[in-house]
Amino acid sequence: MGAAAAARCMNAACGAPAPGAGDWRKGWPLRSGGFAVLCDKCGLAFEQFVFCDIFHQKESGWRDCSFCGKRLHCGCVASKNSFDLLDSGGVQCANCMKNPGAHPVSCQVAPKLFLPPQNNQRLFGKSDELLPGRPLESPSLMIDSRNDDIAIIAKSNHPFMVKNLEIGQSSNNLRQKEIENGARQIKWEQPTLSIGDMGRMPFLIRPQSALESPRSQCTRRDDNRDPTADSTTSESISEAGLSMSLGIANNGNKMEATSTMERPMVSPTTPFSEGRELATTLSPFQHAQRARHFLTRPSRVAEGAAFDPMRDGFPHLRVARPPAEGRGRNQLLPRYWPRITDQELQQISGDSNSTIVPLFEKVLSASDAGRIGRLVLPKACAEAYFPPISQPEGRPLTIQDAKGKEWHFQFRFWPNNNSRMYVLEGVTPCIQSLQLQAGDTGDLQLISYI
DNA sequence: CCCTTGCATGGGG
DNA sequence: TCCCCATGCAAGG
Repeated sequence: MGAAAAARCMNAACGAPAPGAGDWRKGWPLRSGGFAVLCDKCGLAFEQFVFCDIFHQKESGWRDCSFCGKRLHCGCVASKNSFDLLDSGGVQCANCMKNPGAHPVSCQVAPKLFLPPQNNQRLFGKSDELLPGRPLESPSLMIDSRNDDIAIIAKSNHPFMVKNLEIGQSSNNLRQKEIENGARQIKWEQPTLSIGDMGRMPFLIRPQSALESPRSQCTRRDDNRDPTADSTTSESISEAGLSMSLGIANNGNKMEATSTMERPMVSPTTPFSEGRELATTLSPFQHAQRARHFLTRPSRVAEGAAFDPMRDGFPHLRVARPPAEGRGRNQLLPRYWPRITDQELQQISGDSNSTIVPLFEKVLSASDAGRIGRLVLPKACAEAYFPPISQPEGRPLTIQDAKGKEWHFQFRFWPNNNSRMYVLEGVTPCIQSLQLQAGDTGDLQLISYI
């Protein structure tokens, strides 16, 4: 959309009616081409590099220019071109960019890379404090799988939840490292579900029976019943460990699911020790894709995908992520794309060596959060990330919190018009415990650990 | 009656 | 037009 087509000043903090013809001012470049149209006041502020000083004072992402010390906002589209990221770390304001003779201010940037671990923890804690719009105001329940386990872990705004990240190494870097080590196979194990206490509401999940085997055609439309595949077959191991979580984000109540890929991962050429190789359902290419999605972020054109928060260096922004590759062929609708922020991922990953890969989110419907205790799972998500089930009865999951309290879910489906409708039954205790309500901005996410 | 369970329906993407 | 899925609803306990 060209700038002149805007109905209102595109400064979200202003929103004044569209300037008259010839009165608008050119703002930041739009991804779609053209430029943002701003009212005279906002446009002038933008031109004079004081836009963020006026409108984003309370936003996160403020840093100091490494050369002149000027305070720079580095967390919005308006400021995107007003600074530069330095190879050595830190940022450089526009003025200093024009003045190559400027010398960096000492003690501004690099030291952060060499903080001792405890300071690094504080750094992450600090980053939360600097992000008033992002804190997790309520705990969330996550199912997390690591070391053959599936666990639900709680996340909250615990300020020092992110621990043990290598110094100067972001979770992105961890992902990069893992992916550089080669694609990994993801498999369903007989998981021990556990929940780590990372906040006020810790949870764990533990399936009670052997996982059912994956089927190469798990999305077959006439597949409501498949007597050839049941939990007693030898195919019991070969799916992605996954987890799911219930929780509340800053933008409302939230239900999330995560899966984690253990580290180190199995070599893609290593056959599974038992059962059919996962390649029948999830090719090594898909595994690679699964991981690669996290790094390269294929171009997004869907809703809310303004830019890549990681690529652009704004890990705190809540932007829909293309989900990791599931085993099904169903394309996940953008509405289910996870919007968890990288910082939240860091919080969730906690002190583990795992990297969490968000898979999907779901807004809770009235019936999801109602008293019936059934939560409808998006079919594509269920078939891509949940353990395959061949019988409508599905399989049970036991959820347990860090204090030993267990919750029981039943993952099952209903035959529906030659298709399936996947549900989680028995979610009421979790819903109530997390105070989730109908109409909340609830999300359901699956997150994989790499 | 109330609750649970399983399926049907239909709006909407 | 297809089909997903939010919700309705009837049967059974």
